[in-house]
Amino acid sequence: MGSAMNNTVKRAGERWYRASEFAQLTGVTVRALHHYDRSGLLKPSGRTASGHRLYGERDFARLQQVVTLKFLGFSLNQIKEILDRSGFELAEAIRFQLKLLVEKRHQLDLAVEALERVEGILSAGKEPDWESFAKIVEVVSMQNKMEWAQQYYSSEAREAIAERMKIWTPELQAEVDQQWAALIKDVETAISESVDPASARGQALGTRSRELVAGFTGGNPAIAEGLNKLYADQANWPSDFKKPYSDEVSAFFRAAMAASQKQ
Amino acid sequence: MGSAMNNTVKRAGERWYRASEFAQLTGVTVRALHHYDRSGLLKPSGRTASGHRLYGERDFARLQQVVTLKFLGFSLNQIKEILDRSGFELAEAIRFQLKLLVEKRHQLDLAVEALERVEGILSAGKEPDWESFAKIVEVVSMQNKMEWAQQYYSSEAREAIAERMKIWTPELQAEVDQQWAALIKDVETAISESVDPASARGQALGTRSRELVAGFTGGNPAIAEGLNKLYADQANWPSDFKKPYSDEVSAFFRAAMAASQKQ
DNA sequence: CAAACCGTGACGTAGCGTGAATGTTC
DNA sequence: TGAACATTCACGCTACGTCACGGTTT
Repeated sequence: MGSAMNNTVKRAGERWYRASEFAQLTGVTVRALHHYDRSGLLKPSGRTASGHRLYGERDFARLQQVVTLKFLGFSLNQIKEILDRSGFELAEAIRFQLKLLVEKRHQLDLAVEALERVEGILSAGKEPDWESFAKIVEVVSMQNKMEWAQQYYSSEAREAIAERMKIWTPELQAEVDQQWAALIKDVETAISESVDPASARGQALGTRSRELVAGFTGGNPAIAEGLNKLYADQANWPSDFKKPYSDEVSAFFRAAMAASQKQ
Repeated sequence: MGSAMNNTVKRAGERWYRASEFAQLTGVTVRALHHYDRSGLLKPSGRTASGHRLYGERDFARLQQVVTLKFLGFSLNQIKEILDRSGFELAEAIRFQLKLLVEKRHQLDLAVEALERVEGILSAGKEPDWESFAKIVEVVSMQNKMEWAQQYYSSEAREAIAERMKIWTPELQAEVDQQWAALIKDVETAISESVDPASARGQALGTRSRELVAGFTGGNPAIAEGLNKLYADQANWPSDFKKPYSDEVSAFFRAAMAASQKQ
């Protein structure tokens, strides 16, 4: 029953380990060994006549690799692929994994910072009302997005933004958000109705978007340039950064822009 | 079928949102809303005659809280408790959560550091052989344990340890590990045979442990003291720090020590 | 012979994703 | 009336933990 026995040639004098012994030796649980066996990640190189698992030196080496890769945050499936198929993709996998972990750590950083601030309030003996509670989280993540976006703006643009921020109230923000939402909805409707971006109606939508953008840039070309760079580099956005509209809407805007410049 | 309807008094003029609308508004998926509903975390405050969910302002506020707490890394169950039972335990939960996240981040730091080193090798155009691969992980985590343990030693002790480390080869380490393993096994056997720690056999075991410890401290009292502090503070050990022996074995050693001093 | 160890199921966990089959709203 | 949206099952996924039941080793 179960999987076929896969004994390999036993070298004379090789030391064999029983499951629990092997487990203790390597710091994993017996259950984990069972799991690795069934999933094909690590099958013991021997079995007794009655079916008990026997692990040898080669198994030891393999398990070391598994544990190492687990430590680096790879999933069991990935580990299997990495260990079974060889070499080349490993480099890529590592770089990818590194990016992933750095991102995760970043998320943790944000949460930790927020929690620390909340704890500060608590330590001051105050009750944590939900207002400030949520505000802290909002501030932390917003602040972070700002910091992150900085890299796309020239120092000149950064100064200008700081200047404009002074008149940027939450109410204003809310209103702008709504206007964007309304515009996007209109554009989606237009797309579903196959409206030509070059048509009058398409151009009107384009104009509205330009006005909204202008509301942020304040007509400052340095800010506009930074904003463009930021948009162009979507591939490198952090994962908690969601793009404001779909690719279709984006394409519509570009087409409208192109048509308007052609005239 | 399913859960009972839980309509509440509808204030005139209140705006109602359908599931997908509400989902988009708050950045969660419709499926998540279903999930929160079934689990009782957030039940829509209304339903249409035909059973479609209707979310109102109060639901909005609650979902904000849920999202906020999720961001801080709480589980849905925890969130439910926090939001349903009120205030007091919140402070404790926050502090606990903070510790947890800091620990997690620390683990990530280790993995990231190891990956960065590996990537360094790869970037240098070298093939990553498993030797160095595993070595890197080992070095990183070991180094980290050392750094962490530093806080328990006086500067004097630290210097002494650095000195002793020069003769601390991997082979020596392996041998000491084995001796500890053998000793612990013997002690466990003794415990199972109800051996009195004060007896000759108990004392012999105590002596063996003292000799092994002395092998690390080198007879330096400053090191011994730091080691004691470190052991005494098990409550604050990081999670990847596993105690070398069980509480029973530990108690046996203490009893043997006490008996030897009494004489 | 008893204690300790081994094996194979099989269910549980967290937080939804992803259909499937079917009714509702616009 | 058709498209979009809604509902309720119900299985899938990660990496094992945790019994349960029955054979094996010492």
